Amino acid sequence: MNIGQAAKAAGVSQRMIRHYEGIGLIPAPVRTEAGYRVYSSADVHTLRFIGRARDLGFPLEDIEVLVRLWRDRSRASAEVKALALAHVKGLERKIAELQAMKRTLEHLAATCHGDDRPDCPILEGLSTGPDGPAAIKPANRRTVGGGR
Amino acid sequence: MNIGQAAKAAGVSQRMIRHYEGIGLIPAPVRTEAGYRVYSSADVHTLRFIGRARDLGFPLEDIEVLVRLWRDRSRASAEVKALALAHVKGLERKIAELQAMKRTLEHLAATCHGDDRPDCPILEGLSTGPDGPAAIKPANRRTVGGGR
DNA sequence: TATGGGCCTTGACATCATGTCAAGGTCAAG
DNA sequence: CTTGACCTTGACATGATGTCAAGGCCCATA
Repeated sequence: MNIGQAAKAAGVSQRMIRHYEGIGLIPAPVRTEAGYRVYSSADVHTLRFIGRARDLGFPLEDIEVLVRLWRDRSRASAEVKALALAHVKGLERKIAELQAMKRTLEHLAATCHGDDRPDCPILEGLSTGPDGPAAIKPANRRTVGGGR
Repeated sequence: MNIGQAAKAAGVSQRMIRHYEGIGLIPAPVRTEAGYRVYSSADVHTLRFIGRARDLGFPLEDIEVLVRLWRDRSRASAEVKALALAHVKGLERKIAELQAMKRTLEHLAATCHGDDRPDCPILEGLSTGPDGPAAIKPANRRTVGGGR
């Protein structure tokens, strides 16, 4: 199977398959004489595993461990569970941050009449405060901020 | 005021101040003969505004608009409110995605005994399913996934 | 057999906001 | 004048992914 078919079968883009190979998350596959990558259905299975783990928000770094444990038939399920629960904790932190932002913004917006008048509590809020402990401040703004 | 003091006063890193200047979010400040950037307290005020907007998760692209509206004393508050509410919608979407991940992961983890035995429903879940509509699939995995 | 379209290859650049490091210039206090 | 704290620019890294470009390969059809 060529990369295009493998990608379709696994629900992972060709770009990502090559990337996973590049970072050593999956082994380099056999090549045809012309240099085409050739995948087995076992490879596709692995790729699907990776895709699902991504859908649950695991970073590739964790996925490397998960794949290793998955292959290791003598693993302790405790290790997997710990990884999963740590990730849940991370998700909870992000959710809390986003909810704090949402709450603050809703409060500001609630008192903004939102018409033709220039009067705007939202801008005032951004301009004036909060300087005190208003929201859960991410250590690093980028951890959660931005995007739409 | 030099950049270091401005950064401290505004709660924004020097790196980011230079970046905001680079992308045109703030105007290039006056320089000393030696080329040092010189900031006024009004500049600091703007930077603090930007920092707070970032803390609420606005992307810089939106912040550019917000700053413009902030300066424009004849703005319509409706425009600000619309921007804020659109951002709230975005936050809600992300929160929902993260919660879906969390829920799925908790379900998987709940049935995993997490001891020395290799038996692991979490890995089985990743390996076997879900192929059906299990979670809110982000159009683009990167929109929300990963990270800790 | 020649040609075209669809597949593959690698490499590079973009995203988004931020950190960090390096090499070098400046300023102020001792 | 030296030292240390500050400033400058530029480059590279993060994480996962998209996209584009230039070029090679394969197969089917005219």
